[in-house]
Order: sequence, then C-alpha cells, then structure tokens
Amino acid sequence: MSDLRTKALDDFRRCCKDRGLAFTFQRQVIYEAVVDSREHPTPELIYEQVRQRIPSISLGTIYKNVKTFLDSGVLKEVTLHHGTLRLESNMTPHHHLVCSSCKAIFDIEESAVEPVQFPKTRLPAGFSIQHCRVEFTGVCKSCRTNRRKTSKASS
Amino acid sequence: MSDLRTKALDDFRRCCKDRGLAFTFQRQVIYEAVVDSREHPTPELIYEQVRQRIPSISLGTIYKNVKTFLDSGVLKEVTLHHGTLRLESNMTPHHHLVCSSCKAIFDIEESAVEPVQFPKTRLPAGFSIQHCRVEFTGVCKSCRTNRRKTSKASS
DNA sequence: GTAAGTGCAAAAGCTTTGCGGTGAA
DNA sequence: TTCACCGCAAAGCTTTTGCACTTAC
Repeated sequence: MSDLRTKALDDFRRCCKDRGLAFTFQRQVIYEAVVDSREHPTPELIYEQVRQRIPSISLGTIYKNVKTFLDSGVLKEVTLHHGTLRLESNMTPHHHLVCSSCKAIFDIEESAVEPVQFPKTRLPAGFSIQHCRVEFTGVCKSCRTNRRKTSKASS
Repeated sequence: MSDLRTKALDDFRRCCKDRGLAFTFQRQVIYEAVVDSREHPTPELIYEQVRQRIPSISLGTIYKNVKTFLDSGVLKEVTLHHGTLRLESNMTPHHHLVCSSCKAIFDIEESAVEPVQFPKTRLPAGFSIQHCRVEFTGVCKSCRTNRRKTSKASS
C-alpha cells in the first residue's frame, strides 16, 4: 500500500517534470483527490477532499491547478460543453459530431451509425440502461484551416 | 414556405396546449429560434436571435422559457453535465454510463463495447473525426429505489 | 535568484429568483 | 376575471483574475 503510494508519487513527480510543471504538495494532493475519487469529481468536491489534508488550501488554487492539469493533458473534462447550456430541438434519437476546437455540434442520423450493443459485463450493480448516444469528436473544416494558418507546429 | 410556417406554428400551439403551457408570442419566437438555428444554440445566442424580432425581450425570459421547455420535454439539453466541471483521471479510452437522475458517471472499459464504426455518410464537409465515445444513459440503483419510494406515477 | 505557485479577495460570467405589471384563456 | 407570463433588477453560483507573499528549481 505504502509502496503503491510511493510509486504513484514518483509517477506524478515525473509527470510534472515532463510537462515543465513545478512539483508542489498542493498539486500532488489535488491530483490524488481526483484519482482516488472514482466519481468524476467537481472542483468543489476536490476542494472538500483536499481540505482534509491541507486545511489552508483555497478554492482558487484548486481551479488554477485543475486548469493547469487540463491544459497539460494530465486530466480531461468529461464533456466539452461544460459551462454553457446547449439546446436540442431534434427530439428523435441521433448522434453528435463535436468540434473539439470551436465546440460546434452537428447532428448525425441514428441510421448512419451501426447500432451499439449495450455492454453485458461490468455494469455497476442495479444500473438499468435506457439509451445510448455516440459522440464523435474531431475538428471541423474552418478550425482546421485556421489552425494551419496560425500555428505550424500543433499536435 | 408560408404554409410550412403556418403548420409549424399550429404544431407549436398544439404542443403548448398539450402540456398546459400558455401560447405566447415570446414562446413561439424563442422556440423558432432554437429550431431554425441548427447549431445547438446557447441561451445567449437565442437571445440575440429573438431580439431581432422582439427587441424588448429580456434574457431572463429566455432562460425561464428554455427551462419550461426542458421541463415539459419540448427541448432537450445536449449534455447532462452542463453547469459544473466534471473531471477524468482515466486517460485511456473508455465509455461512460450516466445516471440521468443524480448525474453520477461510471466508466465502462472500451473492450466491453463493440467498436463503433465512424459514419461514412452525411458528415459536414471537411470534418475529420478523431475519436468516438459512447454515453449510456439510465438510472442507477439508488435513484431507482428512491424514485419508487417518493413517486408512484413517474414516467 | 528567478520564475512559478499559493492564498486571498475582488470581479466576471452564467443562471435563478422575486416582484409588479401585462396578457392568454 | 384569474392565473400564468413578461420585463426588470437583484441575488446566487461557478469560475477567473490580480496582487503580494512564498516556494520549487
């Protein structure tokens, strides 16, 4: 257990080094809080967890570091459309195509995608699935063009 | 064209009646703005559109009616996780299982779901797909139990 | 020693709420 | 006539920003 901890800590230290981020105690505890909570936590929840180990931490520091982690690819956000409400008027089942750059959303007819089978295994006990939706992520035409113009060495 | 408009208007009037909503000019224009814009608009964008036809409309009215539409099933929101940032530490490709009631998110290993083929047809011109993720929606065990306790006639 | 990170507090979005006047049924 | 709806303004969240102090490198 302690070994696992030590290894995880080393991994995280290396992770910071690779990305040019300073390794601080706050960062370590914030990162551990996200990894340990298996429930895709909100910044507020991370704050509560981290405060148990670092009572003096501020919510602003949580936000700053979460943003740093997102920017450097240490963490991801569950949805690209967080922050503003996006509305659907197409009430028939369909899928989405999302531009990761400008967040544009395009509809794809359900019939254009082969039906997805519900997973048989490894469901949390008692969970009943009602429907599924596929989200394809990529880059739309205008964002691809603009990116080429502005930055030659984008990943 | 005018016929289509008239028909859509009648449809919307009936839609309001069916759900016990008053049919107002503001509602009609807001609804049309969402349907006409094919880009899954934000409340702010709807506001801009609607103001061209009703300059005196307020953003609060947009929000109130959008909420009314969502509650009565006239519109849907693109993501259930709008409003608060939710974080991922699992950086390997995987899918999600989401409880529509409590918004809990569970991970599903990619191998538990058959690979989804990228759609060949009907893509917006120039869009390049990078990856896809499946979101299964349903009700988790505790929400199902609680719902049964509190409301007998839930849909 | 220097640049980056932290904590605090203020500010900036996005969204909801309360209230008096207006309009649909 | 009555109740729901509208517009306005204030308040409530979530998130970002600025600044002085501290820490990692």
